[in-house]
Amino acid sequence: MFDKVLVAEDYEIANQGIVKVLNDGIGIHNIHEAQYCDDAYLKFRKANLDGDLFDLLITDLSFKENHKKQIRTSGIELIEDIRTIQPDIKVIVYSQESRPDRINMLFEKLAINGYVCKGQHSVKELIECVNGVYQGKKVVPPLLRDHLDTNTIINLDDFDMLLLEELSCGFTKKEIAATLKSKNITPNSESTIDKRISRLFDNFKAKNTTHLVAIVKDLGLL
Amino acid sequence: MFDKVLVAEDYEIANQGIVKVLNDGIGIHNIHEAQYCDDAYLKFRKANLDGDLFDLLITDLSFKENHKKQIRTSGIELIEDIRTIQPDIKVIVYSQESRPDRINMLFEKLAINGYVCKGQHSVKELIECVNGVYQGKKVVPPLLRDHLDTNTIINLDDFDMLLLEELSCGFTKKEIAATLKSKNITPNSESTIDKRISRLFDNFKAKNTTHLVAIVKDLGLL
DNA sequence: CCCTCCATTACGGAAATCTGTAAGGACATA
DNA sequence: TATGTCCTTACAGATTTCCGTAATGGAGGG
Repeated sequence: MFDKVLVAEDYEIANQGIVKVLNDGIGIHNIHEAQYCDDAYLKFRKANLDGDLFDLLITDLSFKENHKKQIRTSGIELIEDIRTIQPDIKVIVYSQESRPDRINMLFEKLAINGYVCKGQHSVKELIECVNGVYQGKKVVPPLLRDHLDTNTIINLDDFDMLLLEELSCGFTKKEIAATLKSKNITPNSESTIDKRISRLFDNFKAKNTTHLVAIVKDLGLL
Repeated sequence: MFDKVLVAEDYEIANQGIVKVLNDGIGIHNIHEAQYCDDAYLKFRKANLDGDLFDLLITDLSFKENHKKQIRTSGIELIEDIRTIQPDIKVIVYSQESRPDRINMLFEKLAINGYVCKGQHSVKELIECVNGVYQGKKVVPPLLRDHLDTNTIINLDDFDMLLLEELSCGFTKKEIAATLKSKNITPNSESTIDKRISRLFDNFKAKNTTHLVAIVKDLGLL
């Protein structure tokens, strides 16, 4: 089994929970903790210099801003940076993210080894994931496995998310178009925005904008 | 120090984290866990019947829905029900909720003994809270201490909540008016509904209906 | 090269939203 | 009783939403 593990997670209680699971559930005791990305990176580099390498990184994706200015603010940057100093490091991401396309991206772009959704039953999932990754497997979360064949995945791209974000802030389509134009983001015509939102209505079976935002909020996508 | 503690929190990892903090940070070892409100309630009743009472309940507020139908779905109901069988039980709420008025409500209506905000530094807060509550203190989170004087509490009645509910389901004001009339709920004119919603705009500083629902969803009121 | 598909864009009209003004009634208070 | 406040209701006008149709243009397949 893995010997030396780093847990990067800004919420202390969750951090402690992961440590406890690794301890009690898997029998890993050489566990180091980091609450900030930069901290995690420094710990990795030090271990590298000392020749006492980590075997596994378990990291969150989002880290709250800190009083001290951090260079890295997301787990993605952390993983990229750590890979430059230790390319073969095994990585498990433990995060709230539930958008299939985004999780997929982690596997494809960052070649992470496992993903565990923060959720009610993450203990079992986490244990299975660590074991699987140790055996060299790629451990995809159940959420993603279910949706692999049934392509009912509502694939929201960044533009859709941007629109939803703006709508939930109470901006009108006219205002959104203006914002997009000022930021040089395309497409940015009112009619395209209109069409896109209509498509989201279809996707989520929403009756109107308000309904759409309510649904998306409930799904935790926003 | 407290001897027997129940931790009610649906997210396993967070649950484990709390247990570890109580263990390592405070030295409490007789800790029981529950992932669902009903489960917590049953454990309390059993302890009560056995005469081996709990000294402290640490509970979350929101619990995700379960495949099994749960009677209680929120920590608030749990606390109310547990108080009926053990009125003097000490209660600490550990939750994401950050709205001062809602937290205040917990202290006033439910007479909870302590509140800890889920956050980056909850370990220290949790330890201090448990210690404070043990000494008979009422432990208010730092967040609330700041806002004690500025009492900008928004008071929503059932009618407001009903409107928000309907809006978030995508019904138009015309439809809502029709529904209210068919259910003999007054007031039910379109104009009053309109006015009420406008008042909610003011209360929540919302720009339009969509914005309003987004805000209210974020606040966890819906 | 042509054809199809799809995204972007424009436009128009019916419906809904948002924001005023205003009138009538309930209720408390001086 | 008179007065002020608040809630309910009505109405009207400007704006926005929602949902069609339609023109344009790029990507990809035959």
